[in-house]
Amino acid sequence: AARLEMGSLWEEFNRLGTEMIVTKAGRWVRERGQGVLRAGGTSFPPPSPRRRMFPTFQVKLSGLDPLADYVLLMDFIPLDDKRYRYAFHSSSWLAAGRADPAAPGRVHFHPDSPAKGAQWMRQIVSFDKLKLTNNLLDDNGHIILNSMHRYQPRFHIVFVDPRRDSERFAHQNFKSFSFPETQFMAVTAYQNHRITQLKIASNPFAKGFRDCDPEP
Amino acid sequence: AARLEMGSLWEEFNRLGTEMIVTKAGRWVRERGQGVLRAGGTSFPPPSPRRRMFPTFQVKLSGLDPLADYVLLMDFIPLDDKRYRYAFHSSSWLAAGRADPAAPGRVHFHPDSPAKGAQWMRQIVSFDKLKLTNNLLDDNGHIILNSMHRYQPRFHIVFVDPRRDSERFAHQNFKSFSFPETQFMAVTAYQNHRITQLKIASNPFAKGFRDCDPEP
DNA sequence: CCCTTTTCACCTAGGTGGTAAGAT
DNA sequence: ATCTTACCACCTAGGTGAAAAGGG
Repeated sequence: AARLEMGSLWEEFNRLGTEMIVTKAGRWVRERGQGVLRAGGTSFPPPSPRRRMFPTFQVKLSGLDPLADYVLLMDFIPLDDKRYRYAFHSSSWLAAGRADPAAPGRVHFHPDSPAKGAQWMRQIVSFDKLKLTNNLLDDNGHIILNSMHRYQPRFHIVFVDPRRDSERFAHQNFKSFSFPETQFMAVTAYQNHRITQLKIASNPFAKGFRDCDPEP
Repeated sequence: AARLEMGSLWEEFNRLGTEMIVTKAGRWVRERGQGVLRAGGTSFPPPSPRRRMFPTFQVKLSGLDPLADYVLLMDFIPLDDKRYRYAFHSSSWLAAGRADPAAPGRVHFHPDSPAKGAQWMRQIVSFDKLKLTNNLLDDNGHIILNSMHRYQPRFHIVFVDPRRDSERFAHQNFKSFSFPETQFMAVTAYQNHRITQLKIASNPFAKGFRDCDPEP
C-alpha cells in the first residue's frame, strides 16, 4: 500500500487549482564576480535544473516484501484532451481548444531504485529529484509536459522478478497509484495569485517573498 | 582493479604530510535573523556534520562482474603505535609517546551499496559522504579517529555472494586496497601552515581564504 | 604550553517567485 | 493578448579555515 504524504497541503493546493511551473532553459552559471555564461558553452559541470514539483510527491509504503527488490517510478498522464487558458477577470480556467500534440511520454525512476522492500518502507519515499520541463527536445531525461495542460501524476511499484527471462515489467508485478489531489496544471508562469501566495507561504525556498511571520 | 583519483593532489599533500581535521561538535543552527541554537536542542532536522576528508577519497574501478552485486566500504588503520606532536620551530612531527587507547573500529559503507558492478564502473566512485570525528561516543556512525595519530585509509570491495548461507564477508569475496599516498595525521587544527595553504588553494569551499587569482 | 572547542565570515550549490523584456 | 525567457534578490543547506576562547 502507499499513503500520500502532506495530503492536507496537496488538498489545499488542489482546492485552488494546483499549478506547476515548467521551464525550458538550462542553468546559467555566473563566473567569479562578472558576467553570466551559459552552462555547456563552458567546461562547467553538466547543468540540468529544470523545475521541481511543489509540493514534492512523497509516499509512505507498507506491505512490501522486506527482502524483495522493487523499482519505484512516476509518470504523468494527461487528464483530458484540452488546452486551457486562465481568465483573470473570473479567476478561473477555461478550455481553449484541443490539446497540443502529446509530449514524449517519459517516466522518472526513483534514483534509489532498485532497493529492498525493507529499505523503501523504512522512511518516507520522496521524489524530490524529479524535474519538469516543457522542452520537447530535452535530453536530460526530465519529465516533458505541455504548458497549459492538465496532468495526473502516477506512482508505480515494480516488483523485480528474480527469475531470468521473466517478462520484463509483467503486468502482475506492477502496482499503480493515482492520488486525485495531486492533479495540476502545467504553466510557465503562475496564473492564479492565490496559488502563488500558497507556494510562497509553504515552500521554504520562497521565504524571501514572505510578508509576515512564519507559523510555528 | 581500483585506481586512485586525484593522485597528483594526494601526492602533493603527502609530500608535506597530509593532515585531516577531526571534530567533535555537532552542527550549529542559526534561527531567522537572531541568535545561534545548538541543533538537537531544538526540533531541527538531525545534525551530523563532522569533518569530511580533503582531498576526497575517489577511485575508478574496473574488472568487476557487471551483473554481480558489490558492497564498497572504507576503514582506517593506525599506521603505528605512536602519538605525535608538531614542532613548530623545526616544522616537523615528533613522536610523543605511545598511542592513546584505540578508538572504536568503524567502517564506512558507500551509501550506494549494494550495486551492480556495471554501475560502480560507470563513473568515479566518491566517498564524499564520509565524515571523521574524534568523539569516542559518536552515535552517528562516523569514523572515529584519535587526534595526533597517523592513519592509513583502506578501500574494500566485497562481492555479494548470491548463495544463501554463504559465509558472510568470506575472505575470498574481499578485495582490499591501500594507497600509501593517502596516509594522514588526524588533527583538531592544522599544524603545518603549508598544509593549510594547500587546502585553501585546492578546496573549492575554502575560496574565501584565497589571496590571489584562481588557476585556470 | 599544547591541544581542543566555539563562533564567525565567506564560500559552493542550487531552489524560490518577481520583473522586465522578448517572442509568437 | 498570451506565453516564454533572462536575470535577479533572497532564500535553504552545508563545507571552509581564521580567530578567539576554553581546558588540562
